[in-house]
Amino acid sequence: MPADDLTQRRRREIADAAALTFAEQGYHATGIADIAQRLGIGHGTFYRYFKNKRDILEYVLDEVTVRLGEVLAAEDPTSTTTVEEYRAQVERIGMGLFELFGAEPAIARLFYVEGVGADHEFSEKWMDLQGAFAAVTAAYLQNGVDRGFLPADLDIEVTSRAVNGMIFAALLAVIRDDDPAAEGERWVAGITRMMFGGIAA
Amino acid sequence: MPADDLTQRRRREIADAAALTFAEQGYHATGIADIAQRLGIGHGTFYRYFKNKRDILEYVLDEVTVRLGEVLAAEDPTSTTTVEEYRAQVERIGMGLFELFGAEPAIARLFYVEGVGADHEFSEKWMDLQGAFAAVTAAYLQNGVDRGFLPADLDIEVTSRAVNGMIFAALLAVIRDDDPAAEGERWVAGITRMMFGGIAA
Amino acid sequence: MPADDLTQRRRREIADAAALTFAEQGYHATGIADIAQRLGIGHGTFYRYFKNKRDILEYVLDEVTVRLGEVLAAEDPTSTTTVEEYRAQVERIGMGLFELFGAEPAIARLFYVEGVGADHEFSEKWMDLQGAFAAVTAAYLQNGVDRGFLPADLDIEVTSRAVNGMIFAALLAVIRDDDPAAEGERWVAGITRMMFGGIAA
Amino acid sequence: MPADDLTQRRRREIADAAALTFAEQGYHATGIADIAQRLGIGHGTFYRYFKNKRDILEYVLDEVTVRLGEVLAAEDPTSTTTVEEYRAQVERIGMGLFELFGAEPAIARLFYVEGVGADHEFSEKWMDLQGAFAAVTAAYLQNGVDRGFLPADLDIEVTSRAVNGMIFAALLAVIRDDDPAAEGERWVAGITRMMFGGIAA
DNA sequence: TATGAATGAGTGTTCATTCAT
DNA sequence: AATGAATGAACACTCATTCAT
Repeated sequence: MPADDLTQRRRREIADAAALTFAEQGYHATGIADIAQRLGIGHGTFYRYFKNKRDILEYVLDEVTVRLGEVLAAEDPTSTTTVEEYRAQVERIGMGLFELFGAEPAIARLFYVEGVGADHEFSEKWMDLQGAFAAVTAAYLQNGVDRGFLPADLDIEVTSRAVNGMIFAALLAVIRDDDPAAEGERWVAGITRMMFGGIAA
Repeated sequence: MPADDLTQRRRREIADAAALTFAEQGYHATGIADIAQRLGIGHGTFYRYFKNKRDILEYVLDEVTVRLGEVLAAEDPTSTTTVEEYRAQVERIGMGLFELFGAEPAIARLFYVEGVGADHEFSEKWMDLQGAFAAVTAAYLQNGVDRGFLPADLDIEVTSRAVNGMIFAALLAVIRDDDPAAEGERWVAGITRMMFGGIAA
Repeated sequence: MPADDLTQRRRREIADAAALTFAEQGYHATGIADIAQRLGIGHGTFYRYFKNKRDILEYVLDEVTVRLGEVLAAEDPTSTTTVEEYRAQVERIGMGLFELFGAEPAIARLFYVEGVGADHEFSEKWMDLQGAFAAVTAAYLQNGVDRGFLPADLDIEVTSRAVNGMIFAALLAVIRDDDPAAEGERWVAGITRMMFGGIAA
Repeated sequence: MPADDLTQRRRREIADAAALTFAEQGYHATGIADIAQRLGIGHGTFYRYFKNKRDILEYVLDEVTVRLGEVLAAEDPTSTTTVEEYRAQVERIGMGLFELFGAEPAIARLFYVEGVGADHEFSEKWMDLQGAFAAVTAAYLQNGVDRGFLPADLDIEVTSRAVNGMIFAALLAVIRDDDPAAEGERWVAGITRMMFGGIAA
């Protein structure tokens, strides 16, 4: 399907431009014309690839969701049998996330800041999405409990969301930093330390 | 100043109604008329108390900032000398925050969701604010390091932001829960467990 | 009628302040609140003395009309019997006008500039008023024709309006000049020269 | 430039409709919707051609200014050497002006009445413009003085403004008359008679 | 009588979306 | 398929006017 391919490429181009512009100016402050101008196309053309303005935000955020999913799916939640293995796994996942968003800070900013309150319906969806990510994290924790290398009384739901909350904070910091790579490493170290021993030890 | 008092009360009334409506419908989807209608006042009256639509958002968010500050300032960062004391302090602060936002989930939702991307300029301010809160948290950690009950090599900047990230996740969960009080307690337990021992032990 | 007197004084005060503000900022750009503030009164008070915003414009302009009428009525159109007498009369009238408006340039500005297009209905009235003034001027010219010291074939209607047009131009110049008195004299000289001999002789 | 041409034509159409409506109802009483309705276009279309409401007033008045300038520039101020030639020239200029405005009385009305006080900033501009026109008239008088066919002691500044004042009065009368052409001729006769001999001779 | 808080009609302007070319 | 001219719904904001105190 070459036609479909072309369409997909065009969608991607437009989505990228839109994401960049949304991240720079904010969702509501961005006009369709701004996006079109950035690409050097007529703004009517936009509507040949996306149903409306909201549609593109949804597309971009779905894309991010997929990519996030890919990073998380690169690891198998049930593959670890010891704390050490899990810790190493957490570090890999963390580095993966920071690489993903470090490479495209605009996407991260859009996903975690500019897009959040763009639209009330979307806010709801976004919060649901946080739940979905928590579920993935929860799967890792559940594996630890099942395998016995994490305590049986661990509050998995709360803990998984707490871990994601730390990651959220990390991303916010990483994308604003001049050296995202180094900052990412600091955060991986800080978060794993917290997770596997707390701050006191 | 009775006139000033009346003005302040009116501002508070309008701000409350605005916060509620923003939280329910989103900032951009809310019209000044919606806020006025909720109060049963003419929409022109709004402008006697606030300069414009953005002004009220800023007012509400500044108010939240102040209240958050009050919760944090209720404790003295340098008053603890042992891990146990600090842990108790963290629990008190946590409960305070969940009480604050549990009582007014709309405010929390506005502050952490609907308001975030309302306006690009505000997004920036919001991110700066997260830094300010992190600085407060950092003061507690610094005290621990200085007193010797937290390790000297603790990455205070990263850890303080990570803690705040957990709190953020907690608030998101608490305000969506049917029983905010119970949920809050779960979170305090979960977060302190993570902080003071990690998930593994 | 002391009450009436007080009311009249108050109306005058408000009208003066309004005229000043209209002249400074323009009719539409001036709010009732601006006028009230200038007087240090509540803006609700305004409505105790004038029906509405338009009413005050009308009042001010009627007042000017009356005063203009007084200047013109100070002379008797039928009293002159020779060109020399008429010329002297014209000079007196001219000086009177320049004194009137030179003393209150704001009134002149309001009457001839800011107020002109304030309101379509008023534009019409204003143009009619020009006709009324022309009629007064015409009476002088008619006297000259009747007495024989002005030519019988003089186009009185056109000429009277033309004379008024010169006066209009004069006022515009006089009120913008640093030394209205001197400027006024120049204009009286210029206009009478034009009238009684043309520019060529 | 066909695109540009189309744009220019559209601007002209809209400007014409606007001028007509301004002249009929007054500047402030005219809404953008009124102008659009007159043209049978959507009122959003207006903003594709003009930045805002004030912009179109400025455009129309600048256009009038240019056209007035063309009428005045059709003659060469230095080309006349005798009073007779100058008088003929004045008659030609006068007829040109009356033709210009007689053909489009709405424009004249807008320029000399409805637009004058539309906006305080514009009032200022308008008064400056009167000065500019006076300067043109002054050039003709100066030529007469230089050539010796006008007296050396003529107050050129005052006289030029006085002449323009007569023209102003003339236009006001001509555009309100049922037969503008005939009325124009009367005025040319009346004004030239005044200028070249005064009313008495 | 004076006030100023409250009001809401009115309007300029924006911009997502459509559709004829 | 691409365009951009046209559109009008939607909304923030102003301010003349009213009226309870």
